[in-house]
Amino acid sequence: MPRNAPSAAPADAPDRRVDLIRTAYRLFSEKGVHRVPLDEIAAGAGLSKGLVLYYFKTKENLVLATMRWALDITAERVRQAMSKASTPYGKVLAMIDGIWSGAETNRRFYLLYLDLAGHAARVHHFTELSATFHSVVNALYAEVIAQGVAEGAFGIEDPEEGAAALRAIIDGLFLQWLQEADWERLHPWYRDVCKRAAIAYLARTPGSPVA
Amino acid sequence: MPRNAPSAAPADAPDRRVDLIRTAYRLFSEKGVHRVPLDEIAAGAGLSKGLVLYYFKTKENLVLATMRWALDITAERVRQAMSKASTPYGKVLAMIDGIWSGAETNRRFYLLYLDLAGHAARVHHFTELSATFHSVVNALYAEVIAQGVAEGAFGIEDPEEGAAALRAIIDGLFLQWLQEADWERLHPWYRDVCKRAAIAYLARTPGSPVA
DNA sequence: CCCACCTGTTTGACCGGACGGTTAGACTAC
DNA sequence: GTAGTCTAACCGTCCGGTCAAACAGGTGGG
Repeated sequence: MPRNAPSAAPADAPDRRVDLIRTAYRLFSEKGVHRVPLDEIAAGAGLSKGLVLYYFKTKENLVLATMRWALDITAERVRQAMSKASTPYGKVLAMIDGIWSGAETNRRFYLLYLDLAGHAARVHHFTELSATFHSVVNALYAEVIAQGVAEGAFGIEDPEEGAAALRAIIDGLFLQWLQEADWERLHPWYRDVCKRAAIAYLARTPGSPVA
Repeated sequence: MPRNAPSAAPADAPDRRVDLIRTAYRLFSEKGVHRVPLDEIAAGAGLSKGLVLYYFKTKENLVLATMRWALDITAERVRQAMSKASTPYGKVLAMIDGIWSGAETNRRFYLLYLDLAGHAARVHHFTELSATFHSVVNALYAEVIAQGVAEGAFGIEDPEEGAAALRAIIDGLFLQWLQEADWERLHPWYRDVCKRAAIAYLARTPGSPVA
């Protein structure tokens, strides 16, 4: 059974799995999952197609693994960015800076994420992955919000709901940004809009006119 | 050239084009554009595959036409819903009610819209369609916001930016809702969250702490 | 020290099904 | 007869997946 972590693996042993996942990640986000044949991924990693099936039994498995990998490193990056700030507003702004880290990176991730969302609604295996990521991210957001509420900075009543709304602002802006023709140049503008909108939403004074 | 509106068309003449588009719309949203072969669309409409290519030269054309159709009727529906209200808050709430019109309808539309967004970022033909829809929708939002600002109800500074943020809240919540396993039951909850978040964002008192 | 031998890796050739698109011709209705 | 509509059969290609065989590198026995 070709599991990972071979007992006598030297540190410099190239891990084909990671090579393939990284190449797949790049190609999937460039062209969309269903428009990338296995041959192309293998060629991109300098390997033969047979090997892809050798490591990941099926294409679906490779897609799943690639998405999981992208989700993991992205969540970790955001977590890192947040940890550097301390005040509630500082944490939110740091988080948004961490999320809008760079045009290229963001585009890669969100295009793949769109594919995931589409799959999650239709194929059961992806639903699970999507749900996991969802709870990870929303927990992160809810934590920040809860802290801000506790310190009296935010006027949110339900942290769960606040997390959903905050995330909606971020995801929704990304969705618009992705479809811009000159996305590279507009990246900073969308990031700033995101910050202002997030603050505006969170900072409403308690008791404002909510239907 | 098989254009629409034949000169001597009786009112009861079945329009194959619309039949096909409607069937395609249903199937595309159920399974995703690239997982629906032309045979299936034709069969679903009770016609032969050849006819699909006869009317829409290529599959891409059919996809384009289907998306345009879905975009049109959706925008029109929202426009109708908005027109019934008069006050700024009333208009926003009516708009959101119009958008979150029903679980089934919303799911159909947004799943197809996800496909469009993915295509728009990669295939030029779809970019145009996406841009058109984008400006139509944002203009609608900006109008509502501008009116609310003029009447002193909203604390938004830039209506363009406000429209983008408002739309982000809506789209972002839909994106989350789509991935819920029990989306049917959660539809009302997301709609209410959407209303509260929209109002909270729009109603912030001018001069609140914006970075 | 060399040679079988095994286990995990890698490749290239190949298969079969799916699917977009083509075409020849039938069937209208005027 | 002619122009528009419609079908069924067909084609070529793409692509996920299979398979037999080659190729390491390590291990143990002689």
